[in-house]
Amino acid sequence: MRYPYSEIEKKWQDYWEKNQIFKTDFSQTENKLYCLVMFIYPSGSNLHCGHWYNYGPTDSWARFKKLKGFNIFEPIGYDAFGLPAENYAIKTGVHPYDSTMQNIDAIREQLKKMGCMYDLSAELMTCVPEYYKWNQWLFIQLYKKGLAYRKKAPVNWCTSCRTVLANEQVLSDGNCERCGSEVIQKNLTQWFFKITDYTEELLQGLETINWPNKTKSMQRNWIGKSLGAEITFNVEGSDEKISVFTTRPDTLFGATYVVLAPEHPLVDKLTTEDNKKSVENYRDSIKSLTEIERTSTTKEKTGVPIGSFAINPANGEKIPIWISDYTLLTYGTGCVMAVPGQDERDWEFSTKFKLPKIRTVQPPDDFEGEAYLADGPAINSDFLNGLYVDDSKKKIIEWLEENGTGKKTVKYRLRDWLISRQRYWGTPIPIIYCPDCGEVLVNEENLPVELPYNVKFNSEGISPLISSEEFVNVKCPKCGKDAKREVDTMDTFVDSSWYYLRYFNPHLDTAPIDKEIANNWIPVDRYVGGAEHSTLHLLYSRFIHKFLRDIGLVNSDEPFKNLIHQGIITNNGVKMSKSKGNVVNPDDFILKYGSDVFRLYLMFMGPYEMGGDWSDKGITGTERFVQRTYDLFINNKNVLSNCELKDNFTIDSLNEFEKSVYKKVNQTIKKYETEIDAFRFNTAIASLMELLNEITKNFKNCSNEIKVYTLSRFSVLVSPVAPHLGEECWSLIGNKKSLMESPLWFTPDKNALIEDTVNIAIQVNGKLRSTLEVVANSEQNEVKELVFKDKKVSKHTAGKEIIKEIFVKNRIYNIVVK
RNA sequence: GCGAGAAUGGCGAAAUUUGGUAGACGCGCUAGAUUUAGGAUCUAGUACCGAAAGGUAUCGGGGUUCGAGUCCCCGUUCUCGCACCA
Repeated sequence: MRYPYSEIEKKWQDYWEKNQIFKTDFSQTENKLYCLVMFIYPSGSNLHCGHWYNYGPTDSWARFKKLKGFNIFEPIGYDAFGLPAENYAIKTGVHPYDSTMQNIDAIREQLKKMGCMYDLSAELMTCVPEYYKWNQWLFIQLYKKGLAYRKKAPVNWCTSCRTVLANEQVLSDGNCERCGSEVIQKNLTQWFFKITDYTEELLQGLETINWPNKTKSMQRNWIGKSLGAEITFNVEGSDEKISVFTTRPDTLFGATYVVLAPEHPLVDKLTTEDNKKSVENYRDSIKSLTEIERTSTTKEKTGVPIGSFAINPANGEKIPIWISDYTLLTYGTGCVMAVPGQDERDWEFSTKFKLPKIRTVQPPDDFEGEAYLADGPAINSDFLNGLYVDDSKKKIIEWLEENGTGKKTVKYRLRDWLISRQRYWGTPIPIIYCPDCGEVLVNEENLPVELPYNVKFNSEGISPLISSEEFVNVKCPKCGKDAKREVDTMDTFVDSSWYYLRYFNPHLDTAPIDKEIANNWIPVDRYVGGAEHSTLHLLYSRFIHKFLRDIGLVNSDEPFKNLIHQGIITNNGVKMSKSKGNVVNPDDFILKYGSDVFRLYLMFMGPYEMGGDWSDKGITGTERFVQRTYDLFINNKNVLSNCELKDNFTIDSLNEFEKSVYKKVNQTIKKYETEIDAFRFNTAIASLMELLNEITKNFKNCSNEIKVYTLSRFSVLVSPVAPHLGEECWSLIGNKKSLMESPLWFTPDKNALIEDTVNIAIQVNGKLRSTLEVVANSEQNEVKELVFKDKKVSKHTAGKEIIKEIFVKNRIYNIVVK
């Protein structure tokens, strides 16, 4: 009989839902396990393979843990604000609220068909006042601590999304992380969250969490800590001082010029009359350049002198001051001391403009390069001469500090998080501008500041909220005069930076978080999601979590204890995307094979963290597995009614077929546990297939008792990776209660794991010549005779001198001959 | 350019933790059985060369070892991340 998957899957989904089996009881905390997947952006293309690949296997892991006795919390929600819905509105006229809600309804139905253990009472969506009210509350708390502020700054502006972006949202090619369009620099007044107050803790905290090394190193890289010194250069004939940051203070004697960022405020003050024109021209020439062009390593260096001179504090030498776009205003002090002898960029620049080069580190004799970056003894450096780089650094810093011309400094690459967006579909920023009082916070009791429904959508780069008079016009909370609301909305990464805390009670209206539950259930025990969020969501969440800790809302330092990234499923080597039209729709497969088969196949494809190229070629493999499993249980329907389920058997009491099955079952349990626990689903499923093959071969010669023993265990093993099938099999053999309702796990019988015979390899000179079956743990002298009796062996040893014999118990017997 | 990871049959992949019979499991393929028929099911086979004995095989080249897919050195290709960060 063909496995009626649609009927059976529906049956169990309804059963689980009706009996609220996946509703978590938060009061039981000693065996709690919070298993979280990154919530869904509800786009019009609904659930795709990537979602399935993220959610299915993770749920299988959680089900395994549930069977093992953990109290699981597995929620799902909707990251419902965002640009795509608004762009869709501009294009089609459908309001973002309407399209989003429609998408959510469709996705909710799809999710049901996956058969995950989601606690539906915990569902949340970020686009409703009930949720975003607390974004505003969070903003107010940050503001009160001085961690939310407004400033005018050069910001990234996406020419297509018509809004500003955080640094993290700009790709390394200078394009928009979201749409791939060009990003340009604009000087605008924007809202920032002061993530930089937590820089050092964000860096140190990485040591305490179990995340992929790569992700941690990406965050380290993004934070970009560098140790060095700040050195002050006097300017000839001026009271102004130039401060430079360098990681190589030891090369100070080799500094032959200083370069300021073209936008640096000192440029106006220090440019001499003669050079005003060329400086202006230079500044104009780089204005039109995009950030990509400016920071491209392949671009030839440009720059002009500004006419004045700095004094090298180490040796009193007069050195020229230049401006060049390779110096960035936003990093360090916006000035560099140029040491051509030890820096490739400076070497290139000084060669082009014929500026002097002085080596201050002695390169080895065979060194043929230009700038020498490696270690060596100092030269041309007065009191540093002879010292190697590390010692030299220490000594010059001491000297600088004694002379008051510099100090040891730490710099970070991390910038504050720009959170304002000139768009509609996000959380309104709870700020009111009053002509008299200036920038005023909305009172907490007046939250939420609700998004008005009726606005004019535009692609002009102005927040649509400005078109809603009832929204914009407001009385000042301080003085009562006419005032205007902030019309920008928050970056949606604010929404996702704390959603995992809201799941415990998404409808709570007195606080953002149910503290009592959260304190027992946080951190998240396992977080699974895409690696593309390494420096965005995952960094922001860590920051917000630490802030919430500091204001007493959570009692832990890190939100996500364990993190795993699922791999990417590509189609013909390219990432699936709607725009490329190469998206594989899971619904077709669910219809054709059922959700269990599809889930199994995704897991069986290969290592979870590797992903891979999509092909449905092998899906018949998992389809057959499901069918054969079903047939097996149909053929043994109600075996439980004939005999009891026994704990264990004495191996000697079994016939050879039973023995073989009995051993295989127990070996499989052991193997399977290890594999699932480590997210190695492919090998876990392979072990189940091996077990099924064993059963198929030997079951007809087994007693009912052994059958019951085996089938009970087999259905429990199947249940995490094919949840509907598992329940069905469990019930087919005669169990009354659902597996998920009363979870259980079988521990393997240790005696069954011991092999009584083993095959050992016999090698001559390291080459395999024969194999030999011997009693397990046989000693060399017990095996030796048999080995030398073997004709295949004697053929290769005949007439040769035996030099050595190597014996490794239960593994090999290697004879070395000459 | 810098950093990290990877490379195994016709294909997806095991074995890498601990150096010890390479290719588990699955797809595909071949042959046979069964069926009115099947893209259904079952049985057997399937790394390559060879009739066999045997030989050759884990990206290429060296090395350590009785023994290397696994450890070390050099190189190639691919993927990912960073990229004038001073």
